[in-house]
Amino acid sequence: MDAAAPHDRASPPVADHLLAWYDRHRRHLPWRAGPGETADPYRVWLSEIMLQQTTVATVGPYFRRFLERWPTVHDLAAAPSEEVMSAWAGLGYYARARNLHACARAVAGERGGVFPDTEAGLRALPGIGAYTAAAIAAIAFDRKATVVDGNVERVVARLFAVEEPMPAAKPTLRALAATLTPDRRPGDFAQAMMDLGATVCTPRRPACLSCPLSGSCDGRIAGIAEELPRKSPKAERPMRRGTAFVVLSGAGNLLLRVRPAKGMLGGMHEVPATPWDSKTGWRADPDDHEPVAGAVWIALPGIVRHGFTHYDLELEVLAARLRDQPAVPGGEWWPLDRLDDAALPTLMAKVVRHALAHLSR
DNA sequence: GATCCGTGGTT
DNA sequence: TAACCAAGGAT
Repeated sequence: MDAAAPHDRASPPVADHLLAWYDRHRRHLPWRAGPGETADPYRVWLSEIMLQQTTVATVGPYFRRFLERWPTVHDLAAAPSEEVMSAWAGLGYYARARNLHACARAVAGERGGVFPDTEAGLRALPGIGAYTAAAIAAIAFDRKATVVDGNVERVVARLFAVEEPMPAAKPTLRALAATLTPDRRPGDFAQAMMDLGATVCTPRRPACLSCPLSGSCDGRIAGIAEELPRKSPKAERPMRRGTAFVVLSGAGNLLLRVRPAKGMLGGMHEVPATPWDSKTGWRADPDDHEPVAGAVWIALPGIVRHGFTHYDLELEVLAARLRDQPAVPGGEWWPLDRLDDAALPTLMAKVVRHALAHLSR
């Protein structure tokens, strides 16, 4: 990369401008320590895990519930896995929840509840990658660390007019970001960069007139800021199809299973279903996957649709009411009024809601 | 480097 | 509506 850029962006000017802007526009977030307050590493860590690929607005309620229920890393470590997964249900990327719990147990068990205060130490914990390690080191421990998330990549790409497409440009953008990181207030600087990206240097229609860095921004000067960072074209999402089985027992309980620990929706609850991880257009035969034998299946009208990161899914729903409540290998009979305690991902919550709406008629 | 892994909001 | 996008990590 080229360190000799057209403008002098030695860290004092840009960082000072940005920090001054941050002090004037600081947002109050549930996990953010007030001015002068000492950050709680547990809260910083918890929030950073939740914020991975997830918006501030979505995280807010989850963060509050977790903190109220498990105020310290020891409390979280002592919790049963099912409770953690249930509390996480709806947030998505469920490997985060599994790693969160594993990390809590590592910190509480092997480190006496004390988080590492270096990037390398943090990076070694489950669920903590380059971004999160740098963010915790900077925000919770005031370490000089270069925090690079999607916001920072966008800000830096525009500031230096980097036209190389993503994701190939990532190393370049990281190196350029490192040249900006100040010795003082690195945690505030990191949050300022992310806040700037989230509220001013937005993906579309950036508010350059309100930007504290506009005078230094090569992308704005060149008139290409909104086009940056450039991106390589992405593959389109295929459609997958399957059939879900909603089974109610005579006692009014719902049949659920726990999905395999790894992979899609790993460790979460599901209603029994055919496989859908197959080729486009192919649908497994429901007859081969009925969770209980001899039931009278009713094909419910309508389709449950759900979009995942890399494919879309359409599920038909077959429903059955049984007279009794047979034991089903790997199955759990859940009272309908206790479904809030199940670890139901949004897809499965949709299926259950869809089925109950029809069956209650 | 490429792929897999959720969900909800915005445009 | 469809596409895009978000305080990414693991493999």
